[in-house]
Amino acid sequence: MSKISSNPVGHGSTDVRDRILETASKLFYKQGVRAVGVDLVVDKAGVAKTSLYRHFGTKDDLIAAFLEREDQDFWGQWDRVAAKYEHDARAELDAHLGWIGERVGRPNYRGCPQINVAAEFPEADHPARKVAETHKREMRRRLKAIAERLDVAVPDELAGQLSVLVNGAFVSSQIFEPGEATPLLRHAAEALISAGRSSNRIDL
Amino acid sequence: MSKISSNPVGHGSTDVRDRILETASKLFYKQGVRAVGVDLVVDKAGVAKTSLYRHFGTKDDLIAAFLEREDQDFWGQWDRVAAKYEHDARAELDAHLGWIGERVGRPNYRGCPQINVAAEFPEADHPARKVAETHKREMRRRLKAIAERLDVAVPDELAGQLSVLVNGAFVSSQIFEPGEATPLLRHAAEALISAGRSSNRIDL
DNA sequence: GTGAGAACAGACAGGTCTGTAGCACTGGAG
DNA sequence: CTCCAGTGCTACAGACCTGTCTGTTCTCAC
Repeated sequence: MSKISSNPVGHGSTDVRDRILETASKLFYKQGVRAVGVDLVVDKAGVAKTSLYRHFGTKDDLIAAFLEREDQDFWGQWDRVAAKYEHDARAELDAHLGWIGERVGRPNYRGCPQINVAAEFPEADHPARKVAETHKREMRRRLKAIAERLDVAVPDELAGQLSVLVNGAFVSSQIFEPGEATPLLRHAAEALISAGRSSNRIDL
Repeated sequence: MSKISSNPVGHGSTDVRDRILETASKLFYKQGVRAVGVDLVVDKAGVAKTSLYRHFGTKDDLIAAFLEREDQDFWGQWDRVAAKYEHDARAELDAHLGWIGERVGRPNYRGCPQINVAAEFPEADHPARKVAETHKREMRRRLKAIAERLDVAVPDELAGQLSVLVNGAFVSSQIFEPGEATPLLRHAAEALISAGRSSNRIDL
């Protein structure tokens, strides 16, 4: 279908869809997905409920779209940072832990959206859960790619440890002192990498 | 019916209260708190709704009681293990990572209840949130007590790192291979402790 | 036996939720 | 100018939710 023009507030512009998704994302993240009804979303977005259901057939689909959006934002930030350290995996990792630690320490930080939504929807076949699971596996995959450039004995284990560390940071914001997260994560990563290099990994 | 020898406690027996709390705990953990209505709880527990509201004034109170129960179970297990290693902090930590890793790998593991509920109820004044926050801080407090027996330069930082690790394990069960969690956690703890002992911690 | 407390059973009130339907408006394409 | 897809607005259906109320039964204590 056309929908190509998409130019400013024209006709079939995607303006309305974007506004719905952005509004829903903010509300979902801040208040929790189940706590936010579609009526609230359409009210805050200033659109008609009909429009919401035309662009997203179901609330569940809207939730999945929310997570996909967050996923894209997250990896967008990741890629932007990664691009600066193409030749230095160690520096790249530190940089990631830097912005992640900073993000975790923000005043209104409410945890990782993927994890939060997975906690709210245990049903394995929920569309949003698939996005969340893909997100977590992608995290480990990317960390493994970094670990493989770090000259450690078992890159996959280091990747697993770093994944746990990062996921842990996402859910531990409550226990951090201000500004504590990033150095804590960096020191931990340093320790894990050092241990992975020294070859005392012969035992089980 | 029988009500099996409702016996001694006879009248004000806590039998009903326990049954409600246990049933609710299972359902809440498995399906999520918001997804489970009180009607389902009373039905599965085989009690009258009046009884639920007599013992727990509110669903929110029932949720808080659920988390308190989980909290007690968790620290009960912790204490049982800790008692075996009173004189060996290193072995105690390994033992904790052992049962935590095992628990995380169970087939129906659905994450830490405290974290899940906190994700479902962002409102800071929700009674269940207070239980959850207390739980997380208690975790760091206990890990700090262990770290202080481990001859590391900055026990508080190690405690923070171990807390992140444990919380991370709770939310990362999806990315673990079967049986992977415990050794991964133990190797990580080993690395963190080693790094905390070597005195290259003079920098910031 | 009698009264009190606890539990059961079921209906109900009042609200919220998702999702749908009907009708009017608008602005660009032909 | 005339279509017409996209949008807004309102009302509604049907389900579900929390919490309350009434009425009945059971068991213990006295």
